[in-house]
Amino acid sequence: MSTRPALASSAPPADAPRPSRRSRHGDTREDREAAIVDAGLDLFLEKGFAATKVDEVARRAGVAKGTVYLYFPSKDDLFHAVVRRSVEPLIDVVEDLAHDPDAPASDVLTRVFKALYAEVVATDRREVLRLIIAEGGRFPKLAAYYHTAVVRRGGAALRSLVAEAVERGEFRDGPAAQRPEVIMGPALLALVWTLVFQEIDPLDLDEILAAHIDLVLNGVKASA
Amino acid sequence: MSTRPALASSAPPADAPRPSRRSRHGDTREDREAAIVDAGLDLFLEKGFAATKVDEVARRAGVAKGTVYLYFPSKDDLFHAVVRRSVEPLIDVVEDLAHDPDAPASDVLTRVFKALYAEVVATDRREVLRLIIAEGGRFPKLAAYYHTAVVRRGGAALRSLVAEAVERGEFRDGPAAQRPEVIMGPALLALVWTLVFQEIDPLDLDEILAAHIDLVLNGVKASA
DNA sequence: CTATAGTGACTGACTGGTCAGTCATGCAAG
DNA sequence: CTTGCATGACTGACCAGTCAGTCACTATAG
Repeated sequence: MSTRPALASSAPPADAPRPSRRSRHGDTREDREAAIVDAGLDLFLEKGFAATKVDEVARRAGVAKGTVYLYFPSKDDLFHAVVRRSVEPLIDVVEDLAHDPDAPASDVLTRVFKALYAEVVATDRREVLRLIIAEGGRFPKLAAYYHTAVVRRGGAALRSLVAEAVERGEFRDGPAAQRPEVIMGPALLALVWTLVFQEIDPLDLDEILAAHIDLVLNGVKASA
Repeated sequence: MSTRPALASSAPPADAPRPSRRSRHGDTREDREAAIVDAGLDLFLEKGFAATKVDEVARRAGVAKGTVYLYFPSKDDLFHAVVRRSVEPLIDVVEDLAHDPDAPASDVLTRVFKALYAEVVATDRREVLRLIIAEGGRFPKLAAYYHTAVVRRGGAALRSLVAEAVERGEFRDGPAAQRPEVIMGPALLALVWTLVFQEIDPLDLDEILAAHIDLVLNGVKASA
C-alpha cells in the first residue's frame, strides 16, 4: 500500500486519461453519481437523515441499492455530498450580488436581502438550513463545512461592506456596525418561521422583507 | 365479566379517597413520571428523537423499559411530554418581564432581550429550538403546540407593546412597527449560531446582545 | 398478632420489523 | 474472452413495543 513495486513496466501512467467507460445503461459515471446525489437531496431535505433509507434513494435514482455503495462508501458520505451539492450554488449567487464596491451599501443590502428571501427563504432551499441545524450536532464536519463555505465567507463580505459604509459616513458606527451579523437576523427568523409554521401560520414574506429592510437600514444609517 | 353480581354490598364507594399507594421503590407515581420525563429531556435534547432509545431513557430514569410504557403509550407521547415540560417554564419568565405598561418600550425590549440571551441562548434551553426545527416536520402537533404556547402569545405581547409605543410617539411607525416579529430576528440568529457553530466559532453573546439592542432601538425609535 | 390471599407496579426477555452494508452472480462493453 | 459495473437477496445489528411472570405491599381471616 505504501510503495509501488519497481517493476511497473506496463502499468498505466498515473495520469492516464481515465477510460471513462460508459456504464451499463449508457450514461457516464458522473451522470449516475449526480442522479444519486439528486435523489438523496430530495429525500434528505424532505425527511431528514435518519428517516431516509438508502434503498429509497437508490430506487429514486433508478439504480439498485448496491450501486449507491459503488459511488459512496457510506450513507454518511452520501449525506455530505448532498449537502455540499445543495449549498454551493447558493454561495455564488449571493457573492455576485454583494460585490459592487461603488453602490451605496444600503442598496447592496437591499438587493442581497431581496435575493435571499426570493431564492432561499421562499424556496425549498430553506430546507438545507433545517438539515444543518438538525444534523449539525451529529455531524460536526457538516457544521464545519457550512461554516467555512457560507458563514465565514458571507460574514467577511458583510463586514467589509459595512466597514466601508461607516468610513464613507453612510452608516453610523456603533455596536451594530461592529457586529454586522445581527442584520441578517430577521431573514433567519423568516426562514425558520417558514420552516416550522408554514402550514399553521404562513408568513407574508413581502411584508417581512419590507420590515426587515426598514428596520435594518434605519438601525444603521447615519442620522440625516 | 361484564356485570358485577348484584350482591355487591361492601363494594367501596366510587369516590373512595384513592389509597395512592406508593410504588414498589417508595416513590410516588408522579415522582417516577417526572424522572422519566427528565431522563427523556436530557437524551432527546442531546441526541434528537430518532437517535434516542426508549431503553436508554428508562435506564437513565432508573426503571425498566416496560415501565416507560406504563406511563406513556408510545415513544411519540413521551416526546411530546418532554417538549411540553421544557417549554412551559420559559413562557412564564418572559411574560412577567414583558408586562410593564408604564415603562418605556425601549426599556421593556432591552430587558426582554437580555433575559432571552441569558436564559435561553446562553443555556441548554436553546436545544429545545433545535428539536422544534428538526422534528417539527415529522410532528406537526409539536409545531402547533409550540406555535400556540410560544409564538402566538409572544407575538401578541410584542405587537401590543410596539403599537402602544408608536401611539405614544416613542417609536416610529412604518413597516418594521407593523411587523414587529422582525426585531426578534437577531436573537434567533444568535441562538442558531450557538446551536450549530458553538464548537467551531463561538459567539460573544454580550457583543451580539449589544449590537442587537443598538440595531433594533435605532431602527424603530422615532427620530429625536 | 400472624397467616394467607389479593393487587398492581414493575421487570426484562422476546417478537416482529426495519435497514445499513455485503457479496456471489449476472451481464454488457471493449 | 476479459474486465469490472451493476444487481438485489441476504446478513447481522438494532430497536419499539409486548406480556407472562415477579414481588412488595395491603387487606382480610383466623
